[in-house]
Amino acid sequence: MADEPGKPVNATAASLLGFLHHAPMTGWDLMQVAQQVIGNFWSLTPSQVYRELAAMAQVGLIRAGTRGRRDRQPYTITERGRTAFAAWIAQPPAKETLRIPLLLSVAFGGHLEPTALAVLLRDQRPAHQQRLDDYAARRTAATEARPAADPYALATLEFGIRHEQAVLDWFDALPDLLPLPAPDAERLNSKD
Amino acid sequence: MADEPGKPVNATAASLLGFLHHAPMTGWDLMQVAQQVIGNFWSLTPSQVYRELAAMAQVGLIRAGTRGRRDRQPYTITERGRTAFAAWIAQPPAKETLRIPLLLSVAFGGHLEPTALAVLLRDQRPAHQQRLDDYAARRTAATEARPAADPYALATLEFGIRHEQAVLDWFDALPDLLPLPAPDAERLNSKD
DNA sequence: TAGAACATGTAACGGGTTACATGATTTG
DNA sequence: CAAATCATGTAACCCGTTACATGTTCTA
Repeated sequence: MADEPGKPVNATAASLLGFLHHAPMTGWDLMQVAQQVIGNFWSLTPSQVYRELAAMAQVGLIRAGTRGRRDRQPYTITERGRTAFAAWIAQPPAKETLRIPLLLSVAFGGHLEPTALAVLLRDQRPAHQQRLDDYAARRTAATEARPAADPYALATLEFGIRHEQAVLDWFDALPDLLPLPAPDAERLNSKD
Repeated sequence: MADEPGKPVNATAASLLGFLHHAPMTGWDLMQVAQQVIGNFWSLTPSQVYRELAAMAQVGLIRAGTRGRRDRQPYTITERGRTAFAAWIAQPPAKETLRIPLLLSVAFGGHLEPTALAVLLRDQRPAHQQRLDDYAARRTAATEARPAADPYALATLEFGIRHEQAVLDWFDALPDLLPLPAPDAERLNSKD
């Protein structure tokens, strides 16, 4: 409760504070919003959300409200929470961390049968196509919205679109780069 | 030392095993190679490398050799190590995790002064340009190499190039997406 | 009214990050 | 020979993940 600075919040906690600027929300609400708004470049799990909320309430960055139906526990951001958020966003962004297991599989692809690698790639591609389609649909919805959608969210959506498009282009370029068997529907079919 | 399967290795440890297939290496060597070959999509620190090596030696996946100069400690992969690696790479790749603090800054850009956001973006872009240039140079070197470079490494390099190119394109599209001040060399100059 | 989906958490583990310590070798 | 860099590691912390437990509301 003192006026001391307190230790800086981590990016995940700061994001929750960011969302709580708009309105009090429960862990569940925050999970949904975060998934939608930053989920494409910032993974987080329900466990994390609940733990960060408990920790932040403990140090007074947020305040728990009265429980509603289904034990829904709403949290409100405090002045100290706003201060902590402001301190966080004023910092230059940390360096990014990418961890893409698919690329490890490709990097060590020499240890796989060419057919196994081809199957693996064939299986992974649709998820990226799906994501790109989702992003594109959301962009369309956002640009047509009245009143206009949040431009900052739109900018991150734009990133997702370009990223997934790059991934798909890369998938399609792979046959020219790797020693893969000629794509043969029979042989690549997992049911054969 | 028993013949039991043992628990599966994690992706970071498996990658080290992958590199050790070629030749015995020290922690330092592995750090350099990993940085070069998978560093662009799989971050890892020296601490991790040394810890994983110690753990893998403990369970017999690798064997420590005799120390050389500067206490360099080489490790050799064992048969059990090869088995563990094979089991790892046979699995379908896990889902990717991206954590891009820059995008959090953009997503919450409404909490920053437009000028502050513009400065931040201006400061972040060059690092990506630099990376793209590095990748492109390495691709050139690799395609001209005799004998031909590892196609699998080339494929992951190609991913890096396309990813960074997409990031740069996104940077350049941002002025049309966000309420930023008109780029004015005087005002954006950090020295003013 | 039974089962599915909703909603909130806790506990434990694994692993990534940071900070620190130490000695060896090279370079000015 | 002093400083910089190379090289190896340890320890502690933080945080992300996974597994599990529990009660609630909706829907077939």
